[in-house]
Amino acid sequence: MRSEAVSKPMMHNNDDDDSKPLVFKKSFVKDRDQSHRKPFDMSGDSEDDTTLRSIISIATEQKINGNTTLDKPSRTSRDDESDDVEAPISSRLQKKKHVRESSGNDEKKLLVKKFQNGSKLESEKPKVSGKRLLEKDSSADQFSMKKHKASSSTAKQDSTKTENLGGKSKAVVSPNETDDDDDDDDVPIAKRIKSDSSSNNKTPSAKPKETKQSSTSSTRKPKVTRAASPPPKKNSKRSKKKWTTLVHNGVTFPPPYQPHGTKILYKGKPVNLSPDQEEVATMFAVMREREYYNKPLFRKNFWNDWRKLLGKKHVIQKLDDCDFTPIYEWHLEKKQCLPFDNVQKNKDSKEKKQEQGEKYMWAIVDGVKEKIGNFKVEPPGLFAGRGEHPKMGKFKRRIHPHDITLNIGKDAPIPECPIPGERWKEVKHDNTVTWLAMWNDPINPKDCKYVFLSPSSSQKGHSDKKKYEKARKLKDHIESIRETYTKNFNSKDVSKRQIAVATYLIDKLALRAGNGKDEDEEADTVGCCTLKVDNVECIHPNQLKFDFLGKDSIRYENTVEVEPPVYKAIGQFKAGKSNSDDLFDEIDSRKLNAHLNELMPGLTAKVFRTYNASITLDKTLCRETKDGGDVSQKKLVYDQANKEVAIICNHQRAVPKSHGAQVKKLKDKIDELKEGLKQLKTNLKRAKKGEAPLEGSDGKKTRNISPEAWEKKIAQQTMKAEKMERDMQTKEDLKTVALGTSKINYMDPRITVAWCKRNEVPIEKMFTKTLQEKFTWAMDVEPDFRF
DNA sequence: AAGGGGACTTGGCGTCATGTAC
DNA sequence: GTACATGACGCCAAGTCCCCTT
Repeated sequence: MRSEAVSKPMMHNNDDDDSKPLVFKKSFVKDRDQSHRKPFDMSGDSEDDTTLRSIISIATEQKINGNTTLDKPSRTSRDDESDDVEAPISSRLQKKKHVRESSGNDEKKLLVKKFQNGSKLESEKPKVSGKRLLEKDSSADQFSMKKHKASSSTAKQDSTKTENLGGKSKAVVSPNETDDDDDDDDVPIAKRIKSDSSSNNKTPSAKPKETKQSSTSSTRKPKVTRAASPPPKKNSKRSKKKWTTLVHNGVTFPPPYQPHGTKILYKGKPVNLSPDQEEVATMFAVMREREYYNKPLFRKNFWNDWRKLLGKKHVIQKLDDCDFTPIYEWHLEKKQCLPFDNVQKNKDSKEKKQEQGEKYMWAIVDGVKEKIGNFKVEPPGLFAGRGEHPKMGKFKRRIHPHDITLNIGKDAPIPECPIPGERWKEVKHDNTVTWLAMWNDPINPKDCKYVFLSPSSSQKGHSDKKKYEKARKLKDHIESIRETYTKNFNSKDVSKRQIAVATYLIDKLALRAGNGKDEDEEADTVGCCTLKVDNVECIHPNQLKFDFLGKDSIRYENTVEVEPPVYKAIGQFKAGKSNSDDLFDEIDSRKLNAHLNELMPGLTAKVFRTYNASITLDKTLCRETKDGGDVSQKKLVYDQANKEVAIICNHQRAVPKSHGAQVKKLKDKIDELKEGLKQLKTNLKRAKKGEAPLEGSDGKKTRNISPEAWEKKIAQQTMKAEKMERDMQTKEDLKTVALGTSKINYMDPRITVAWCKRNEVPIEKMFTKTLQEKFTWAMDVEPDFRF
């Protein structure tokens, strides 16, 4: 079942077409769920026209832009542009003066103490946006990356404090600023840590660790890695210091399993199960409505694991003879009951839970309170991989404290293990990494699961910003990179030619790099470097048809016209191979990235996705936004641009369950309106002739009004119907397109913020609360910012 | 130079919360 | 106030890319 993906060949001028990936008619179909996923239809003529037009005009703009970038000051090759270079320096300097200290000891002591006690720090300070402490009055002027101190009283006083370390007196800035450059390197890390720890040692809350730990387990202690961190490697990115002090309370665990005692039927007879067996049976039973439930592989893997729990001699010998209905019904009932009688109870328990979670939700990183992303360890369950995952249905066992490695400041108190009698696997103090806790994935023990700070943290914000700065840097190199690969399309060296063509595809189609994968352990998906011969079809004279499963088993289906040398090269790469052979047999993502790194330091394949997404948004917005118009019209322009980006990146979603019903509803309403219009028009005619209006369909008498009044009514109705039709069209357009992913990961938020400022659109119309928090660093961008 | 492991970003989906129409 | 639609967000899977080892 393959959807139509025949695209109109697009004639594009190579020289001009350097700003945007080739996006042609693309069928958006998920392979794994084709039954209800219809092709994403861009075939509406108007749609095609827009796309065509937009590409042409973007291409034109790109030329202009190519020039405008020249007026940027030239930069050193160092990473130093990542700090607000785009904003007027004068405006920044003042803000930066308000830097974060690292010597406000009294304050820190207080903070850690309160934190350990689980008291809510917010209570000390007016709360903004629920969690982060922002000073309303002054913060607007502050350095965008800066977070406010978790404790308020001294924040202002220490704002210009300097630190004297290693004989050097310098303003101490947040780690976000320091770890970008190598300033830290002048001061031995050990020295810095020492200096910090000496202050922390006095922290009243830093109780003796032994006491803390032994409170739950008297003799055994977790392995505590006392070494500051792995031996720091010179010039190694990974060895860069990510924090100086780190305090947190560890992680929480899901509650133990509560047996419900409902019995499944085996060959019609109830069967007793132990709590362990019942727990896993319940996981399976409640999945009845999911697609997985009937997949043979899912059932096979489940049965394998469940059977281990049942034991070979158990009365249950065959999964197909089991009837899980009683448990399923018990589950439904439980779910249904909740909203009715337990509204209040539910609320209460929720609040209670939140309060308990509060303690674990925050970390203090270099004296700043930051939200943690996922402090709850994953509950046990049945593994649900994406696509045809070989491990689907396997039982994912419960995670215990002895699976968990904590990473925490050397001088922070070691969090108490929340489960009495158990202990952490290990406690590390590695400040070259950002994770707070880690465990091995039970499904794939080689894999690790991490607890990180939330996206709203300055740590994450900082790396986010760096990512976009790197993508912006690509602007300055893209021309020569394109020249290079174009030249190499004809290289006699096959490797070189493959690198050139692969780079071209990554640039033009925003493909992912495509790392090698373990065939037995993972679903069979590919990226650029791992494309198979039969994923690309050559269509004479110079079109390529791509059809493969990408990340998350999302199907990528696209037919594009390419330059003749690329067409020829692909033909050569395919020649003499079988369908399942690698198209690019000479290269892999490492080689490709090594090559890219030579063209621009730090350049990797994924930067092209960021670059293409952001530049497309920027250009489309600038081109399409008209002066005037209300906010909702502006938003429509934005959403269209967003959609364009999502299509470039192939961000799809399943058609919403109720989509059909909703469209039908809208259609019915439109029909109704049209029917009403007919009647209105009749009445208008009658009114003009001086006749009384006809009776309404409900038999009621209709008020006699003037022809002008009828006309007004008709105009109103028509508008309403047109709006509904537009809504329906939008709904249909977007039914398989996921806008969120590109907004969260690919489009430089400064483009959006600047656009909002220029067009007087409130930022909350474009970014949810969470996104605004994630993008704090982008909020004070100048209105004239261009990507 | 190749492979493995570690750390971090990206991604779709389900569920819960909130908004809106009636 | 209720029912439904929509949007937000948490969850956790699945990528990318880097460093280290062999």
